[in-house]
Amino acid sequence: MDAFFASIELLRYPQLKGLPVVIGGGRRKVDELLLAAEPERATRFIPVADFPRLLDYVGRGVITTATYAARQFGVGSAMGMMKAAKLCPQAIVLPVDFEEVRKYSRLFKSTITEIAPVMQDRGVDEVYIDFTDVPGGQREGGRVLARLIQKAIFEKTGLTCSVGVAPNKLLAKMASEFNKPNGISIVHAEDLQTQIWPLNVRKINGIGPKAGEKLARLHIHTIGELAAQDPGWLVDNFGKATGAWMHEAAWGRDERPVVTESEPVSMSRETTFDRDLHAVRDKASLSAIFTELCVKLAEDLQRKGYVGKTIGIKLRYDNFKSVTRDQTLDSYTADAKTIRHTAGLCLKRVPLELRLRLLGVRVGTLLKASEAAKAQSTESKTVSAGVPVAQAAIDFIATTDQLF
DNA sequence: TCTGGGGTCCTAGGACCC
DNA sequence: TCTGGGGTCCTAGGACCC
Repeated sequence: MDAFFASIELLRYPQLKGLPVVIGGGRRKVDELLLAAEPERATRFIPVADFPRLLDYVGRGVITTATYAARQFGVGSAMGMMKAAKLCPQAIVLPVDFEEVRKYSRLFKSTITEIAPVMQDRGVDEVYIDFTDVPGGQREGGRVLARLIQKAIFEKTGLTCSVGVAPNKLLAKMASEFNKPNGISIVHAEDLQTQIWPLNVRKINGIGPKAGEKLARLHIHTIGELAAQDPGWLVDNFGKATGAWMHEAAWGRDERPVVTESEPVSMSRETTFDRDLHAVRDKASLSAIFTELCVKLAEDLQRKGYVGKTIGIKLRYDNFKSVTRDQTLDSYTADAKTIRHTAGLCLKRVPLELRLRLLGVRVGTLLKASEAAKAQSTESKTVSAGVPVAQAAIDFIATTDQLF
């Protein structure tokens, strides 16, 4: 399989590109941030010097993305606003416009599927593509097609994207990192030792902070060092599945297909409060937020046509420790009241002495609403046809009895 | 001055059934 | 009175990703 991994840069507004700009901060506290919600217009009227600075930012947000000029200062995605302000106080801060992001994300993906239909969604700004069967997909090892897609995306969105081409998804994703933000990198199986092995193990998609740290403690830093380990030893240290997978990954082996369609497993809504709340002292506001989350979640489910039967809550204490509780119902639901009631029962099973910073509600074990309706009617048929079912069971027992 | 929101997948123990 | 395996479902937590 030949895979393609493409990711786009969601930062628009070329006039800001050379400046240290960060985007993020769900809870804006600086008034000017609102003004800056339309930077294209704003830059025409407001001198760049007057843009809101990270320095003035107060709140609990994190950074969604940053220009390369800002990244020079060590500022990056998922970093707390306050930490970023320390590193680069002069950076301009802009709010996220989620609607706009989704719009560009859809455009990015539809542009790709028009050229190469076998595409796997990997979030707003990333996709895998299998172009084995795309006409001309093999020319120059995929470079021709990659250029074509890159050009089409730029024409439709004005956004640049980086592309990696390799024999599988694992390597394609790594390759896409080589030439950011607007490059094309091709990695062949033979390039494993020269291009992949010198990289840090953390570059493998799936080795995160914890596994990276543990590997470092075991004196394994590069992918090459990981590849040199005995698989059995890796299994002993990381468990059967992870150990074996690590070994395969280090050798650039990955058989996962590009999956074009998948059903969601769960949906959730959560929120971090502006200030930590106490279950007793802030009962009223907490309860209102709780209900609101359930209502929004029910709307999400209904809008997308899903029902679920495992209702759960998540909360995070002021010490950042999280707990979850869930309960599985007998039947599927997308009803706000049912969700609220069941989530309420879950909440009662959790210690509430510490103050809370986050509350979330989740519905899992999802089923398409249409399929649930079908299952429901078959189930009632089974129930109404209860006698024949019981009869069949008895008959079967009778037959097995005869075996002994 | 701490650390968003939306997901997926894995593990592990216990209940329950055969 | 002690004791198999195997399978599935439920629950809680945690790692990881975008």
